[in-house]
Amino acid sequence: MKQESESKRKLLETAMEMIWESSYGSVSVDDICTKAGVNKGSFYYAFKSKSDLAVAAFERHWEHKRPLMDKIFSSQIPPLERLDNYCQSIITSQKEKYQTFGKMLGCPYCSLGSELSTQDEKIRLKADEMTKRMLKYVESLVRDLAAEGLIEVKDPAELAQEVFSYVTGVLMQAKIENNVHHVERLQHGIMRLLGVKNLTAAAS
Amino acid sequence: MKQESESKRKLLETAMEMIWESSYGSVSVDDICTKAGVNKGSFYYAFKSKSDLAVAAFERHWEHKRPLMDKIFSSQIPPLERLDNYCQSIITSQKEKYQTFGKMLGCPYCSLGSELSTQDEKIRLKADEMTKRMLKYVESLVRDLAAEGLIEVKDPAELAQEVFSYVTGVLMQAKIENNVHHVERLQHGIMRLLGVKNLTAAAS
DNA sequence: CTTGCATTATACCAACCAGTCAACTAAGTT
DNA sequence: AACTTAGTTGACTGGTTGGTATAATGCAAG
Repeated sequence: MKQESESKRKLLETAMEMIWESSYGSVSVDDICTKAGVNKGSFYYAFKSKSDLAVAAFERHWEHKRPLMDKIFSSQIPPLERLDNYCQSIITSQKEKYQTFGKMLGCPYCSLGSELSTQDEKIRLKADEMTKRMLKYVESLVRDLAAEGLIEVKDPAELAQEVFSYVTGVLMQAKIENNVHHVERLQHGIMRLLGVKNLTAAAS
Repeated sequence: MKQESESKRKLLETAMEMIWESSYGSVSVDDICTKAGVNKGSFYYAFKSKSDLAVAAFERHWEHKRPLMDKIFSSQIPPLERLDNYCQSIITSQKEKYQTFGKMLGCPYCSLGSELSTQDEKIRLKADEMTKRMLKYVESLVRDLAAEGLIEVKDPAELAQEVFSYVTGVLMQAKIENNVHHVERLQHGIMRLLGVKNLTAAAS
């Protein structure tokens, strides 16, 4: 039941890549099928709609990214180092995409969410789910920073949300400006937002 | 030369509204023409492409919004009050759109930019131009806050960019979550990011 | 009245869109 | 060998897409 067939896997992979690089609206089912080398009939055997595929592709992407995220945000790592690793991973992946596609792609969940939240409720809910998952990592991080006395915070959940909103905002601006620069200064802004007391190590 | 005909005006107005409510990809030229009560021939007489219309519609939207922005960010107003007015204007307009359309619409420039920056260079450049215009207001604000000794900042331009990225991030998250709440707490996050010393007045 | 030009209206296009379908294959299972 | 199940194929549908060609209008100057 859970073993996904080769063509289903290929469709999910291709769809994720194409939607991330372009947008949901500018990629057609035919485009995806052609690039994936899968027949359109097979597409609609595997997924009941284009929108369904997008949701499934995002879930798959998350499942593949999760081990790395678990590692980056591991409680075994001091919170400030966690933050550093998180920022570095974003910079690395964004730069890699930039080299591959010749342009900044930003956060896929947010791009799709921003495009279709008002149009497709299932996609909005998925994007919302994705952001909430990421938020959990940031919440633990904020709480651990507070526990170590590195920051002062009344409402850790709210601060985490602020940090995460900031991160996604920076990624969006980087996409619009088509420039890595803001992403490279991501950590600086986060440190300021958190109000980390000892700035010697990480903030430039 | 500059006087725009009635149908051109109607097209720009309708396009802005429809693209903001839905998305560029999910609104067709026919949709816009029908709703604007303008014939398709007139559309392609006035604009040479759908993408051109979008760019023009955004420019028009900016021109109409500018007087309000100039007023909000007037140097005559103390910087902290400017910030408060800015946040209030965002909350008000977002709530108004929420009541009209039954959903959060976020920032139109950013939504379109996020959707099409990798697809349409003219649209990306326009979105980039829009954000840079807004950034100028925030830059002056940050500098004036520093001049009054309310914040400490080494690079005002960078802090302004951070604040603006945060604002757009919050608007995007509000759209994805379809919830005004984060927008209502916008000022709280900005104050923390700025590191305003005297929090008594504005931050709850 | 007529010429010329700025609009606007109508009809049309080929390409493309998401989605459907009956026929087919291949690999078990009995 | 007969039957079931899971997956594949490619042609097909009906509607929509952005964009065009051209005719009809209005209207102001000569």
